Amino acid sequence: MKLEDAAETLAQLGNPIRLEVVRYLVKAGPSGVPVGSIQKQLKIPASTLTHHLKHLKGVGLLMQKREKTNLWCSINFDRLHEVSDFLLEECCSFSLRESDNAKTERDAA
Amino acid sequence: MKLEDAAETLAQLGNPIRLEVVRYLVKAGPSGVPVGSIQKQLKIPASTLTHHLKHLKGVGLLMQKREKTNLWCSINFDRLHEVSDFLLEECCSFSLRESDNAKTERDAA
DNA sequence: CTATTATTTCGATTATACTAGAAATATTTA
DNA sequence: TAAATATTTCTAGTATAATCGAAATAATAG
Repeated sequence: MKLEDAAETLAQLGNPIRLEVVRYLVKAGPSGVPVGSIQKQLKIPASTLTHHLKHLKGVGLLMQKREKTNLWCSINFDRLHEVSDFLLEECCSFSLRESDNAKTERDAA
Repeated sequence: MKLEDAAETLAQLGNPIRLEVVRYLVKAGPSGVPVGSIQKQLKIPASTLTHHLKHLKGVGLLMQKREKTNLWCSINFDRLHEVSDFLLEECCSFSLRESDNAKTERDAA
């Protein structure tokens, strides 16, 4: 995952309403939930919700599927993993080199 | 970690310059790097960098320590873990319930 | 004390994001 | 076709964020 993509995805997760929606969708599982259910449960004005869903869809975190009048929303678990992996990789990439680099890096700077 | 805190931290990670700084600091390891080194290496104007460092510090991702004229910056690995854990917990909280909930959830909504 | 190096504050510009009501559109059901 | 339900678009006000040059401050070394 490219840094710019990771940043953009993290930025979209970095809004309390969207993060709440994501959490709700994760709990709902792969079958998803209609937009209206999210709206009622989390008490978000419809137009505000649509706005945020568009953001989540834009970074590939949200998948949507029509069924009658309802639009079912579900989380793209793979995408959510990708972004948390990006952060974890950053962390773990160091732990192997910690002991032998601490002094070298200080001297170099 | 509370949702609001996670959102705020994710928002701060969701800026390409800050995420680049974070990645750089992770690679630098616990000993850290002076502000000026970050500035030169990543070619970020000094005032812009200070601005972003303040943000990272504000959410506890950045630790700073003075040594002579240099201000050494290092990543708070624990904090970085906390936020990636927040995302992962959301994911994993589902995987245990996937098979038996898919249909139930659809019916309920 | 002066010069040097490192970092921050100030200030101003510009851009982007959040919010939500009202109206519009789409889809199904009667 | 009309009514009902679901979702989106439009619009506009308000707020917050990003950017960076120039000047100010801090810390040390000579």
